[in-house]
Amino acid sequence: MMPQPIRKTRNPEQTRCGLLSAAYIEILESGFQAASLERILANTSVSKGALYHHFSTKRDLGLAVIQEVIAPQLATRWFAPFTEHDDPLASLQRILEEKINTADESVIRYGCPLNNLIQEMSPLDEGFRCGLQQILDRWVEVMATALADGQIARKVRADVEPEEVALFIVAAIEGCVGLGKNAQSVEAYQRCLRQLQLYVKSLAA
Amino acid sequence: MMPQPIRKTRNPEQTRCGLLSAAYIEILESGFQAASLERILANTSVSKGALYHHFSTKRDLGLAVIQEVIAPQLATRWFAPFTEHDDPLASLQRILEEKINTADESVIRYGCPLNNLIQEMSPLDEGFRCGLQQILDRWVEVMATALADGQIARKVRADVEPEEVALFIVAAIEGCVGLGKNAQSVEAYQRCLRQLQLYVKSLAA
DNA sequence: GACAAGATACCGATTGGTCGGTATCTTGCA
DNA sequence: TGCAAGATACCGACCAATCGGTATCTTGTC
Repeated sequence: MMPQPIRKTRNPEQTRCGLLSAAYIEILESGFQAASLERILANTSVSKGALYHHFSTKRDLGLAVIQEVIAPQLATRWFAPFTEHDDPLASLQRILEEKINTADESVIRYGCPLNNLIQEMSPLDEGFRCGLQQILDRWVEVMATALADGQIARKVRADVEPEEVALFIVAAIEGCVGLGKNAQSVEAYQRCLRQLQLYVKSLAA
Repeated sequence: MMPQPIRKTRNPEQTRCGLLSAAYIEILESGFQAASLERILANTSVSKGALYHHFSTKRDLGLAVIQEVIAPQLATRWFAPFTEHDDPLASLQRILEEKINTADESVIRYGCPLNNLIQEMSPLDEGFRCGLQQILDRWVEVMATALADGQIARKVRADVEPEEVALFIVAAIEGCVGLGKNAQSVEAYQRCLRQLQLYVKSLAA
């Protein structure tokens, strides 16, 4: 019946990791500025002293979330699939198809964590902007090199400018997610991505 | 030496209007949640009492900004040009060209006020979401009917689905603005819109 | 015993919002 | 036309709550 505060054993790694994921969720739900440290602490049963032992400021915590949670997440969900095959358009179609089919309620509700932070924080904090830009740059680069390789393999139209098209596709993806989020509609999200699929198809040689 | 409170004449309309535009700027710079009423008041030299006479809550002020500032602004800058000519693709190309040429520093710095509020507020407040969705719906509708008319005039490909394509184009526009904003780069913004122009071009019959 | 990890009480600053009061403007009535 | 009465506009001190952050302390670990 006791509230069981007996946390004899320590696990700094786990404490830090728990803070990161709780902060990620809090930021996803409320944005960074409105994210409450108190709520994060309440959700992790971690004390404020512990938090400020691992992170020197709220800003540091936010930057760590970008580097250690958001970046890896996007890497596995969007970048990795590109290196699997030699046909970049087929890879992209497959990725988009998967996004359409597994349209998560979380994506519709909270949108893309990357885009959320971009719109909120990039004009306010250069550190945030750079951290986010790194992710965008990698994303565009992966896609651009895949497109260029596809051109060599004669699977992508020769007049396509890989870098430019990759940039546009990333923009379109973020746009689709954003619209689906405001419409709170899985269908709108899917319809939007379907048009992107048609665009990608038109890039084929 | 008195603080000079001589406000002999009244002008409620102007007071309200001043609050709206100051709030618009504050929201554009800081987001809605982080927008400070104190700063808005300081920038307008309006008292807190006056503010709460015209708007019952901060939320009300935000909703009024959406309806009375953001909506008209987007209407004149994006919707109106469509009704001018009978070739929707030419109209769209012209609008995009103008956006590319007049790429404002403000757009690069703060992005699209509509998209900003969507990403921040739509999961948090149903009133905000609906107000923003109204604008999106009108935008898509105007573009979709223009595309449909263009099909009748044999200027737009017959296999184009007006509603779907219009949705996608709006998504792409918001995406381009968002990416340019995070890159803090006019060029990235322009390059992104150029690819959108190529896409629009591909819709021609 | 030295130091990392965690706990807790506390701080000043800022937040959105309230409230009693005042000044100006409009309106109805004589 | 004159004037009282009530509505509208505005003022600014004040409020409780919450914010991020700090200082001091105890406890677990090597």
